[in-house]
Amino acid sequence: MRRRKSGLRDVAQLAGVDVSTVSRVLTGNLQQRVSSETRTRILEAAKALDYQPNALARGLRTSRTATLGIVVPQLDNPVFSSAIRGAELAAGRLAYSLLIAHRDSGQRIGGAYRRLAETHRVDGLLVASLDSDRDLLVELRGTGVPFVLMNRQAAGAANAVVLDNERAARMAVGHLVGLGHRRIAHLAGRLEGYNGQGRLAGFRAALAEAGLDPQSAPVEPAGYSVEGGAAAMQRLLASGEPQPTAVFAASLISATGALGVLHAAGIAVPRGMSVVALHDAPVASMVYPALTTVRTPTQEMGEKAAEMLIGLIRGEASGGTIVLPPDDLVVRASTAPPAD
Amino acid sequence: MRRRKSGLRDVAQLAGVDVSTVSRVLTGNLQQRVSSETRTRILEAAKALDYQPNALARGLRTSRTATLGIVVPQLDNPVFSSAIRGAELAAGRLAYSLLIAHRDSGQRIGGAYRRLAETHRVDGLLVASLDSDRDLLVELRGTGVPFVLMNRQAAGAANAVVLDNERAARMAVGHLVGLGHRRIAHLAGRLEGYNGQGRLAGFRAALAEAGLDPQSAPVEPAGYSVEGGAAAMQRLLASGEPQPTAVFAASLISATGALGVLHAAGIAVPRGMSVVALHDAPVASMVYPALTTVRTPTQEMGEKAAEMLIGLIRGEASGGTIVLPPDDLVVRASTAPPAD
DNA sequence: AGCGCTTGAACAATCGTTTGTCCAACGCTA
DNA sequence: TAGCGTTGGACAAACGATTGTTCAAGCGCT
Repeated sequence: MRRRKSGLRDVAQLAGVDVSTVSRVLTGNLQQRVSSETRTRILEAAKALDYQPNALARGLRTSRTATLGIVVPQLDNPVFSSAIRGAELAAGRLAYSLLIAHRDSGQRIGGAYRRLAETHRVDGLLVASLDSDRDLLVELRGTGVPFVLMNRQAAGAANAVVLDNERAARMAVGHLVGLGHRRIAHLAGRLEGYNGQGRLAGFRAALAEAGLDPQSAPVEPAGYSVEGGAAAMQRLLASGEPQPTAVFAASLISATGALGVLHAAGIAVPRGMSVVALHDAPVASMVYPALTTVRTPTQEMGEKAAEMLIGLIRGEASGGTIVLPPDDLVVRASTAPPAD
Repeated sequence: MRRRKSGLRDVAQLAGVDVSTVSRVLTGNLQQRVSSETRTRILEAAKALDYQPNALARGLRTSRTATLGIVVPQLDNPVFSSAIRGAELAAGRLAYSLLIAHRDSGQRIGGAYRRLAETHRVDGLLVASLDSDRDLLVELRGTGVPFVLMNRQAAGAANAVVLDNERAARMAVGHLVGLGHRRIAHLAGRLEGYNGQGRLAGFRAALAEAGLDPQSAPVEPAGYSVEGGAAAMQRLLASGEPQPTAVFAASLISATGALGVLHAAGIAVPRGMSVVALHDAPVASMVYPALTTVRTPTQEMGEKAAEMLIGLIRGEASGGTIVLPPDDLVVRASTAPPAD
């Protein structure tokens, strides 16, 4: 049952032709003409032997691996797992595979990328690292390997696929305003990062549109972790000012942390505090109360990034930056009109 | 800045030796002796040129790719993302990369595996698919590519790394019994699967140990999804019998679904119903109330599987089945003594 | 001095493809 | 019938590494 793997040579032998002819037929390279008679003979032989091309040999010859490298900061963050899934889908559609780069701790962050790129293991890189390492970009560029940033934008105008953070934030805050909230706080992301800044800007823009003072609205950086969200919510509650009636969290993860603090503080959601978060994922309906969120096309982000990268590799596309608008608002149980 | 990639030839030229000598020095293959003088000369040249071996060429010659393929049913399930992380870690330690196989929908499930294996893209496969496809195993074996099952056990005594489901289940149920519960229900997994069966067995064993009747205890299959957990909990509540005071969920995901139903039904947790789940993950403390869980070594599962696979590939290890005991019980807010 | 042995390194084949070049056979026209 | 353009396919050279084999130099020995 376990027959030896058959190569081009075996097919050629069975069909009674040269390997080069087999190669041309099988790769569909029709620069060179082949009589339809031998073509069918070759195709039959290939099928009979269940021929599978050796990716290594092909890659060596063509210096194309049909493989994309991807490095994500974390696997358990729904944003990234969704983006990976999208990249996987798009790559698969275009006959590419996905290689997950392990970040070799201890070495500098670029190590993993470099090894993949410079050992000819991948044709291009999907970069979703959170580390805003400027040197990484320089180094990446230095390798000459095409790459696309995912969910991250860098100064040097690299190729990237990102979310329209401002619009997403305005969608969320607009919902709160529409419910009648006037004192709205922001559990921000990382304010030195692209996403954090965009969401804060959207938050303020929405307030301004509603005739509220953007500058006096409380903003607490929460990062993108449960703990960060909890700590930020703590700080928010601790600050003496008249408490907000609603909070817009820059990420689903930090929102869940905030929810925990609200429970502990005996503040009912949404009665005592409305909560809306950016990004939707199954966990949004797992928490109590189920969170109202803005759905973002994270999977599409992965797809678009992979497609762009493959386009770049094939020399068909020109790159650039794609900004994806948010999908829609998913109203669940965590938002309601203010109590008073 | 972006210099041409240098190969063995360039190093040889710079060092003034033959490529074969360079190869021997750089791969540490000391069958053939090399004077320490030329050795250092070569090493310096390699460093100066920042030589990186071409993985394709090396793979073609040695028919080793230093790459492991991994197929998981879903990325967003914490069990799998954790296992992937573990596999990634272990693989990285041993200088292997991880290739994520996309399951090409439409083709039979084995398609992805086969392509990877038969095109010489990977040296071995980590199989974590939930699909209990018997044919897959046969086919996998047919390819002659070494593989290790993760979180899954199959009849043919394949190599596998699994959890000790029975012990884990007994740990969970023992906790409930210790709190004084007498009417305990089980939100089971897939009863036709390895994990579901083991957890059910552990559930019953724990009841028997406690002097309770295992056969009369309600068991509702819930699968491993939020919806499945919710539906099972519905059924449990709907069945007229004296309601249980506690429930043991076979998975964290289904437990969150159950929690939602309990909220909707106005049953307070843990006052009206204690809930304990198998598997721990961040989401356990995101839900309300935070779930008491049994921590399972899912990351270690990935590590062990990758290590075993690499051992198999290298011909050093002999495979077999590794059963990992649960870590410990994490008591949070979802369990308490029964109300009455 | 001649012989054999060890040592260190070059030579060359090979892995399985792809692809540029060459060549024989054929049919056509003059 | 000679000349010539097409056609269909074989030949052979890469790609960049690994590894078995060969070979020259140097040494000690008789």
